[in-house]
Amino acid sequence: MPPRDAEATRRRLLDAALREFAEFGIAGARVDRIAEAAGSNKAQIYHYFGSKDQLFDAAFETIVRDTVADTPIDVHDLPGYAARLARRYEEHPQVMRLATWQRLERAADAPVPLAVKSVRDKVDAIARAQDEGVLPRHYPPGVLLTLVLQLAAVWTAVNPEFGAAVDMEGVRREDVVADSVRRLLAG
Amino acid sequence: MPPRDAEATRRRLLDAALREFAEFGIAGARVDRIAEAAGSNKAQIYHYFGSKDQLFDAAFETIVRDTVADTPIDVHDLPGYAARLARRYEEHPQVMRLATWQRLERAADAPVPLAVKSVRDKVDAIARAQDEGVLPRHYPPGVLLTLVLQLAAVWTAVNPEFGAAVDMEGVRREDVVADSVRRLLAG
DNA sequence: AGCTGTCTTCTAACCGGTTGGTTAGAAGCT
DNA sequence: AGCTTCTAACCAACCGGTTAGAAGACAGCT
Repeated sequence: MPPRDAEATRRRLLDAALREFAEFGIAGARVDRIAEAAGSNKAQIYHYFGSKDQLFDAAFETIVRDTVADTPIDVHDLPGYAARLARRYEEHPQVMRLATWQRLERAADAPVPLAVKSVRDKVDAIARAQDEGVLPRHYPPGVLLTLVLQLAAVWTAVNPEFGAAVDMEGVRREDVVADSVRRLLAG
Repeated sequence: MPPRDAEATRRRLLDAALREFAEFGIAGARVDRIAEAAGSNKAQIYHYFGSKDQLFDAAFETIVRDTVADTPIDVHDLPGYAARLARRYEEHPQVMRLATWQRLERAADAPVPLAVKSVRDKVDAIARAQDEGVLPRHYPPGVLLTLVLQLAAVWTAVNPEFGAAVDMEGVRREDVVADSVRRLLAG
């Protein structure tokens, strides 16, 4: 275990950044806190990543890459795909939080190429499946994907007031997601 | 037009706060900017609202009140209700942005009573409609409401990368919302 | 009408702590 | 030695929040 390891330090910083940004967003994140959580130094962040914003970009890209790799689309089983995505969101709450912060705080910036490609691939796959009669045609491919992703994210978007108002114990969340996507495709 | 009008000043500050918080969130909002946009003074904010956080609370409560009043639920026509909500979100983008900031930055705090009541009323109405056979029973009332609200918000949640990847021109957004809710209730 | 005192509404200036970012140089490795 | 990796200390700008007092409104008095 080398105490001096540039790559390991970079990873630790990135990991701490991921947690910090997921919790507090870009404006709310504190660079010192990230450095401390990584057992490192603030200057290292600027050495490895350049700026707070670039550090966020790196963290976001990492999590997008991991999620895309872990949860590939399956056009023959969109309900199952949505359920798997929902499980990933539940097991890694940072994914959706980071994506949301990015949408809110970085809307003006140039879109992340990796994410654009991932969306394009999925839309193409859905379009092809529609051509082959595997998927229904009542929504254009982009719209269908949007709806499926939105349903997969349903449990990440419940406001705190909802939890205070309704008892959600005993709800099989993934099943609700899969079932609702099934209904979306039917008819 | 009285140049000295406490109530008018309060309203201007609240309105400016609404815009600022919707754009930048709580951590990103700047109190000076709000005061300047309202043509007022920073000290007035602390006089009328107490603190930055309390100012956010006031802005959030205002927008919840307006939205609840403007878009009542109609259990006999959930697709139409969802479509109306979607239109409201589209015409007033601050609504969903503020709600999202609140969820991300204020999850730990006590839920807003007004919002809790609004959710409870809607859940009760859905439960009653299910008892009367007006609505299907394949989801518990709270789950059904969650799904409907999530579908109504579908166009507020598209990440920037989506817009860059897919052409959404010509999509009748409200119709998609109404149609998807219809499918959710069918079967 | 004018004068005066009092209360409300408003503002400029200020404050201490914090923030993202920098620097100069120490310490380890080969 | 020479390069990479690391750190403590520093900095100017900024931020939420405060303060002391100015300026308008209004009532009562003359």
